Amino acid sequence: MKIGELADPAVEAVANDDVVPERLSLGVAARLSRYLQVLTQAKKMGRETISSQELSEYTHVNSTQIRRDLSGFGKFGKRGVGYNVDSLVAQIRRILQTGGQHNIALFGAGHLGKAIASSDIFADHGFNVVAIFDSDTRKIGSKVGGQTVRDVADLSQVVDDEGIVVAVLAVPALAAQGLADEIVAAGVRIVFNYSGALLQVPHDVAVHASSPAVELLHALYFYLS
Amino acid sequence: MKIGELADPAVEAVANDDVVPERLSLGVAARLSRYLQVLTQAKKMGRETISSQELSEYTHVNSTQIRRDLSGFGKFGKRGVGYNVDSLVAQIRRILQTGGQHNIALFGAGHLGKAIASSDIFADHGFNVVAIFDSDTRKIGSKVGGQTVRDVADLSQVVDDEGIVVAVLAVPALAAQGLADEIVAAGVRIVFNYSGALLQVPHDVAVHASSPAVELLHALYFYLS
DNA sequence: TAGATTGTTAATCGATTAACAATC
DNA sequence: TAGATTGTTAATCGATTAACAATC
Repeated sequence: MKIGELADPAVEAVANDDVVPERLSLGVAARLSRYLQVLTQAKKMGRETISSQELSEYTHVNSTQIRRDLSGFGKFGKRGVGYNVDSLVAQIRRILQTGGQHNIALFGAGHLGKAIASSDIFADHGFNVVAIFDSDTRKIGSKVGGQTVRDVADLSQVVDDEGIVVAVLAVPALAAQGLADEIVAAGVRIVFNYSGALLQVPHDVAVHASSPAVELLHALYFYLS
Repeated sequence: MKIGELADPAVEAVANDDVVPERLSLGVAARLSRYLQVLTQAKKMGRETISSQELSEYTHVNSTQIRRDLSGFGKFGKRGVGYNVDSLVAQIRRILQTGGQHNIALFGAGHLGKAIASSDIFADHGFNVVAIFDSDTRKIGSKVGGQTVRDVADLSQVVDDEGIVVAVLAVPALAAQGLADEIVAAGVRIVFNYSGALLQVPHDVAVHASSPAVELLHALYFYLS
């Protein structure tokens, strides 16, 4: 899937009146997500307002760019004060149309799976882990983060019953492709891949691979040079 | 720290002769890191060559842009064939000047800490976990991923002895700021923050916050709309 | 009021893309 | 050879930035 094709330059001309354009450009959506990340952290720390300058320091996005991005959707800030954290979180969620709840299934009940199931990193953003799968028969039936570990054989049934839209893969690289095939066959179209494997999927399935080490390399480049 | 200030547009004019410019622009460095991520996965899957078109599908970066980025540093590809995976990994590491080994310290021996310590996600890119700390006295002295869990009181000493350049925070949000202060006092200047807390650090310290849920929101936006 | 910060403009710079010759 | 894919150019579009009036 070429995500770039979804961007529509015409939306840039949208009027300044709280209306959400049909589709955001790729860059705007990425930056809004980044603001949302920092705002969520700030909210957790009890912050009530935040300035574009502070947001800039945490996101490494230019403060003018931030004000420009936000002012395209409405006048959210207060001159001399900054932006209300709660209200800006709500506005960005509205713009990104991701204010709702989404059910996700977790694959792999190892250390990483347990860490994800027991943390609130996904729950904070409306993602509910409603099922955990593992291929190890010794783990099936045990409890992880309030959920009973299920057999992958039940995958199709669970996807339908629970309305699962996202699969999170926290399994070894060698098991990932086979599992991805089953996940796709069961009808899930968004895969979050922590396995380190390069997955082959149909064009209508979106795979997001997270790579903390590469992000670290990138950070290191600017620190060392 | 305003990372953007480090970018130097002048490097764009660098000659096509295998020389690494003094500093890459922010965008080029980010994209090269992304290529490296996919190439590392491809290598793990046994792939020998990869085309700019395939790299484009996996990175969502336009294939012309990829060829353009790479050809700025040398002629790495073979027409009609593509790029050799091993050789391109080596070239990008050379360009990013991150081919060496770096010692990192892990904070928090919970599920996430154990997942990081026992995986090869950091080791694959030359990051060696040489120390694990926890504040829970019951965990201190136990073994996690081949390392003995240490007392945070020993932090300064260990940073000096082991030459630690990066701290990875896998601790609860409430413990993060206090720990970050100690880490900075001990002389570490790069912090990878998984805690969900918004950290206040001096300007010469780089904090990288990972937020899988926000990345997922971003992916979802383009899928749903 | 005085200081701070937003919202907005205008200018510049870099990213993106299509197209195609070169060549493996 | 024929097909595929790189390396490179030229044109366009969006991102970035400085600057500042508006205003809380």
